[in-house]
Amino acid sequence: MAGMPTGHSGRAPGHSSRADANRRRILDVALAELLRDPDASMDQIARAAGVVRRTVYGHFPNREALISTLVDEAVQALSAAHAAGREGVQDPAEAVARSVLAVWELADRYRLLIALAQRTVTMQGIRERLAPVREAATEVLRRGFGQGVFSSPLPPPALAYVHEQMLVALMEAVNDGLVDAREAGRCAAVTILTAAGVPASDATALVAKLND
Amino acid sequence: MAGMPTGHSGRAPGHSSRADANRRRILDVALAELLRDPDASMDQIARAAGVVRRTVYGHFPNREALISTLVDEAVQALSAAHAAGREGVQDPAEAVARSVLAVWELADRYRLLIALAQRTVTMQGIRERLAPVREAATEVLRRGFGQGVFSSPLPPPALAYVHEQMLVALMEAVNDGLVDAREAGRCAAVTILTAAGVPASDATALVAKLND
DNA sequence: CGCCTGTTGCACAGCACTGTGCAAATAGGG
DNA sequence: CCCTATTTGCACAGTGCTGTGCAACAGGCG
Repeated sequence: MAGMPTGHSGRAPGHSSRADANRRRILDVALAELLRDPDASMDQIARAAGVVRRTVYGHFPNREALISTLVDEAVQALSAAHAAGREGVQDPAEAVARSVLAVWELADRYRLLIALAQRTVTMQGIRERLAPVREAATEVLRRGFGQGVFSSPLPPPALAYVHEQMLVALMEAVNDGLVDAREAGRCAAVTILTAAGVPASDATALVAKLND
Repeated sequence: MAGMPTGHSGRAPGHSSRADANRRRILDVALAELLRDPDASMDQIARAAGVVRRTVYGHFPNREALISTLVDEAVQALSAAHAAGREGVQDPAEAVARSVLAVWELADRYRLLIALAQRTVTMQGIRERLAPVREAATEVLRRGFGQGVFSSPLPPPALAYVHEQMLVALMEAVNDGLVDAREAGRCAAVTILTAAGVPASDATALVAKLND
């Protein structure tokens, strides 16, 4: 069918190191390139890998197969780290902490992948225009830190990012039917306060009070 | 230039209700449609709005202008809500709680927008394959709830979503230089534990202990 | 009724990308 | 050095989308 040897299937005879190296390099470069632009064309990827487009098709039948391989690699590594982090640990809190630490090692490698995967044109525009809001939120956080109301190892701007993403997480949760939409607002408020270091009981009480 | 009247510019004489209604409907439908697929074509949007592609171009010069209008509307509404929520409130914790609650009202309307904006093909694949990991994490959370180690208004599965997104937030923060990459892992662990209701001091101590 | 705004339907040029075929180069191992 | 797996370069068909031009048409307003 294809004009090139299968490449990834049976390699009966001796040498094939160059091909393997190319395949590897294509994958690595593709990761970096798809980061920068999730819609990067096969040509962009090939050129970045110092190879001709046709060669990429020699290793992966189509775009989807390439990306799929990429995602598989990342997820596999991440799963392993997560599992290793919590194996044999009794205390749930410690298990969570360990697996987060373990995952982060790799997450750091795939950081750009995930972070930029959600950098859709749409998302980009939203986040950009939302900057003023984020800054206002940061200011409130800063004030809270000053008064000792909040406590976190994160600087206020980073905590603002966290808050923003927590809202996103809650939206997903509601979309997936995990949380009742009417409850979600209060849950979000409590969880966000808690993440900022406000004792869970205080946060719950405060939010409950506001709902009169 | 265009074969159609400007449509959105000066409307000197009397009637224009139908055009306005169309414009409105196109925007509304576009919101819904771009949710389902951020790469929805102008034709898809037009058809969904019960209108011909050419008509859409009568209201918006190009795709970007349409999306831009959409995002502007959403962001403007959100900003207003956020500001209104915290105006005149002294206590930072209350300010945060109020603005979150206020934002949620609208977020609920744009929930799909934001949630699905990050539903890139890439993201989709990642989240899908990450499901097993998320489930394992949920299990640990559930155990923690049982032992009273964790506390949250959110059910374990939703909390798992939150944890996942918090990692994403931290990755973004690192990418943007807000947090040192070497610190980020520990910060992530502490923040995630804290969000799960573990007292900030305990979380910090636990994570510090793990770093020996 | 006739006008004017907005809508429709169709057609077209242009563009970018995908996946494939083929023949000619190339390079590393044996 | 020769052989073979691999890569290259080019060409091509197919697809789908964008933005625009134009002519016909609809319906409310005066």
